[in-house]
Amino acid sequence: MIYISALMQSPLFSGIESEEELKNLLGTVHYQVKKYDEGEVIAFSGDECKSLQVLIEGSVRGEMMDLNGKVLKIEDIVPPRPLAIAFLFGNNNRYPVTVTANEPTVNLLFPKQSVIDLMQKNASFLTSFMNAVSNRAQFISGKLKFLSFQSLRGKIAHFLLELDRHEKGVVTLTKTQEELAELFGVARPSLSRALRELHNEGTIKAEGKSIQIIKRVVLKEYLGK
Amino acid sequence: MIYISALMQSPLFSGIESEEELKNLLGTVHYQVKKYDEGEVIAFSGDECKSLQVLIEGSVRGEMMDLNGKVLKIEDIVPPRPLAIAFLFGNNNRYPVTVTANEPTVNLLFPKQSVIDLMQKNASFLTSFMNAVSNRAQFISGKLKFLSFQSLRGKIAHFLLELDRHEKGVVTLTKTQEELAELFGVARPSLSRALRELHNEGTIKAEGKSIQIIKRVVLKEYLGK
DNA sequence: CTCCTTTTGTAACCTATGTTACAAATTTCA
DNA sequence: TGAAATTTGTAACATAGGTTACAAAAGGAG
Repeated sequence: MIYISALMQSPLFSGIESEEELKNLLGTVHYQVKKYDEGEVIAFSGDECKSLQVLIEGSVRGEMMDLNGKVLKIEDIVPPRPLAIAFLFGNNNRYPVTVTANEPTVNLLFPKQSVIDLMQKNASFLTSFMNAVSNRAQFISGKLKFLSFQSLRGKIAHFLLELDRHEKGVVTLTKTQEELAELFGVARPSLSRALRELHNEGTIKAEGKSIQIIKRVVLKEYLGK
Repeated sequence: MIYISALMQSPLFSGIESEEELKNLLGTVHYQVKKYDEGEVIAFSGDECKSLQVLIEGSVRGEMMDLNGKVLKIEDIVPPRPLAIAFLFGNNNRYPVTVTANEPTVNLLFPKQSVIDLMQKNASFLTSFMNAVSNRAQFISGKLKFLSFQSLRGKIAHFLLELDRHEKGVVTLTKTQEELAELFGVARPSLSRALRELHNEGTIKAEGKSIQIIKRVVLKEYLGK
């Protein structure tokens, strides 16, 4: 039961006091362990969402794609997060994104009925679940705001300032430009160009993966633009 | 108790069998009636969401706005829908949109604790609530897809085909171009131009508020573009 | 019916971002 | 360490959509 300790870390089970209690609770419902290889698709966008999957090991990504194959990366998901938790209930319970394993991945799969059972048996799981669903709505809502308002410079500013919350002045990118561009929903050369321009204007100092924020004020002005 | 019959229509209370039962249930929790004038702001984007508001009468709109005042209309809300139901719980429970009354509006306000009480006292309310929150997440997710993928033509195609689900071939717009443009997140003249172009190309026949779909196939090709 | 307001059509011009293509730099890994 | 693969920089050009401005048309109120 290697996954018990992983589950204990999950906000979904945060109200559970001990591993013992969790084991007992899980003992009362059906669930199974699923493994995926790197690159394997866990769910296609549009698939019906019949069970709750909780990531235990590995990592996955969620991407929206349109009919022409253009991709918008929504997020990376790492343990012990649940997948598509806001799409298990409701009237259109289909995956909004295609979920793909970034690496060998293990997750626990709870059929919808098991989730209902868990909610009925354990009030704290219920509230955790409600919070988790709400959090997802809030995340998506933020994403919507981010994507629909900001110019590319705005997105870059948002991203950099977020990464540099503690105002150290230097951030190190962990993603490639290609990945960032996908996250921003723009073409890669456009991102590259925008970074170059910001650099040339002296707002940032971009050297490879390391970006120094020179004029924070200017950057802040781009927020919401 | 004029609002009882309104509440009975709400999916939130769909599990309640009779008005009698609903009255009894409501009798056990705190709530209040609130009235708003036309144009009055019910909640500003960013305000903390401390209670569940259920629209009883009138209508409101939810709009996101950025720092420069650019507005993206998210939706109109009419009775008996709840407001911001996905933002009552979770870690960032703030209104994602500014909610404004379109006309004189009445709603019921249930403090968060009352909602919790209702959920505990009535299992069907609980599941309805969970479904409602999930539905909101799904709505926002759809909005995200719509806004982040489609070109203006794609949005128009999506919109027209949606309005003409039954393939009558002719749809009548109930919104002004200004409103539509806001919904699509584009400038009004851009929308006007795009409609004109589609008209000139013979894909649609636009005459004032009436739009006839001439080449459905062509329109469908724009979906997802 | 007529004046006023709102909505729509349209044009000229601007700008941000996309597209394509290729070379330079960097990373990976055999 | 060296070859192959990936990532980045950059340029030329294309295009969708934004901005501004104004006139025509439509809708309402008196």
